[in-house]
Amino acid sequence: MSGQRSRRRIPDATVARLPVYLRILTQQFDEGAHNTSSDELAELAGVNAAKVRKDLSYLGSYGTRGVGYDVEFLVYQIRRELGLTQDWPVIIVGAGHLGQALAGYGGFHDRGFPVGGIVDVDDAKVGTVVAGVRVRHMSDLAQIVHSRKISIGVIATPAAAGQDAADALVSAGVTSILNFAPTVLSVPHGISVRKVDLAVELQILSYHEQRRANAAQQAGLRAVPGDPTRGASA
Amino acid sequence: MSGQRSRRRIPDATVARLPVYLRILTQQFDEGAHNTSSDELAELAGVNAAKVRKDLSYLGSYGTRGVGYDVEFLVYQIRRELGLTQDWPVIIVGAGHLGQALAGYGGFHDRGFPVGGIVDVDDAKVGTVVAGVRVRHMSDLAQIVHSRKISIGVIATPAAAGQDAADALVSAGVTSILNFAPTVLSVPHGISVRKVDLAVELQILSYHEQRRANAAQQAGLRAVPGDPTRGASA
DNA sequence: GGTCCTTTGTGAAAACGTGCACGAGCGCCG
DNA sequence: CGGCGCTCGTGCACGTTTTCACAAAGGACC
Repeated sequence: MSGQRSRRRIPDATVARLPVYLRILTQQFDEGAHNTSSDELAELAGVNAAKVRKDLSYLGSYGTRGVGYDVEFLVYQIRRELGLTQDWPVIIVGAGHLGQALAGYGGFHDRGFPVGGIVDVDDAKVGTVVAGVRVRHMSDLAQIVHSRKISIGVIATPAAAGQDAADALVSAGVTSILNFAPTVLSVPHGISVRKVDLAVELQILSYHEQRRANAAQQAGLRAVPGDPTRGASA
Repeated sequence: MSGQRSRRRIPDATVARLPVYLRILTQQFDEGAHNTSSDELAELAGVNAAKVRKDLSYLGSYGTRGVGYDVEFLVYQIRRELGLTQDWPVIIVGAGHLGQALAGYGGFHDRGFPVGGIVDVDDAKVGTVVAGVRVRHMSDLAQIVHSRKISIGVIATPAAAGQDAADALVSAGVTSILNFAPTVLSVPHGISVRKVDLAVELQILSYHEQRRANAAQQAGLRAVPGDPTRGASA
């Protein structure tokens, strides 16, 4: 009963997949399923069954050979491991379009991440109410973080203000940051940062599109050497 | 001049970092810099200098030993490799909060991904204008994709409609999908999918927070065996 | 032109993540 | 109560990514 928690460190790749399994399991539970298997989970999560088993084995040996996994029990275990047995209020920095959209997004509250505060540097926005939360001035950040015991911050500022926001969050005591600003943040060791960057995602897709276009063009050229489609301008 | 393009395949991990380098280089260029080094780039990108050099070496040997890289030239090369020498219009499926926020987000158009269309199944939304684009019915999707030569789709629907949206996009001829719906999409081989999932990101942060809390608690217990802070309820 | 300083490009090793294959354990059925 | 079928848990081999370390090469200065 002692080292039950925090046994061996769970690989990052596994941690990133656990929320996906959790969502699928929750859905199966809602549909009345009592039991599931690594094969079924793998199918629904779009991954290899062996990977599912290895991932789940980091939580402990919670499956039953010949039978599978108990859905409800597994939901509980994953939630426990991910720290989802408690709410984690978040503070949003930046009350622009994105900040408002994020605050209004129900998924935050529903999944245990209530909006504990929104701040902005713009006096014109301070005092307005977004999704039931009053926007407060950036200078109140530390106070809000302390009084609400907030440890997760969301940066929804323009790129130029991203690092300042991060610095303010860190000095206020926030230890995890979700960054929507298109900037690389520099933070002290021990602070977790995840980024969500639209432009980067689209550019990665663009790379694949461009490869496809090249491949198609080359195949075409090979088949019809004189094909004049889409002059090779670039 | 023949196999200049599409030489060796660029590793996925590298492709994911190129947009970050590109942003930094563009900024350096705007600030008037003509030259940069792997060390400087590494510092700004928050990665190892050797990694920067290896990543850039996949594009070709564009650096000068003892000097560094020509900023403008490197910007051009990365843009070319990522297929950013042309615009890639995108179609947004789902005109709810998220779809509207995405359409309104200037970053799309500015970075070469103009919004080529927005569709929704809800007749109440069809006909409204979002960010200068008129929302059209989902049934027009294929026609829009063809007429505008769109190859990238963005899914901004509720989770339940995600797979339908993906199916519709694929059958309309879209080959790359950026998925904001919290669902695992199943698509044919050859279609690129990237996902952006708020809940997953927050849950990953939650995991780290929870680890920190546990570590702190254990350290406290070790130091002060009888410490009554935060009863061990969970 | 030679020497020294700087920074790239890249082999090779280490670390990490994935997938296969199979033994181990559990339930069921006769 | 023994055999059978099913599914988990995991050792191992493989592929990918990261990091190290250093030779190669350009520029500057005398």
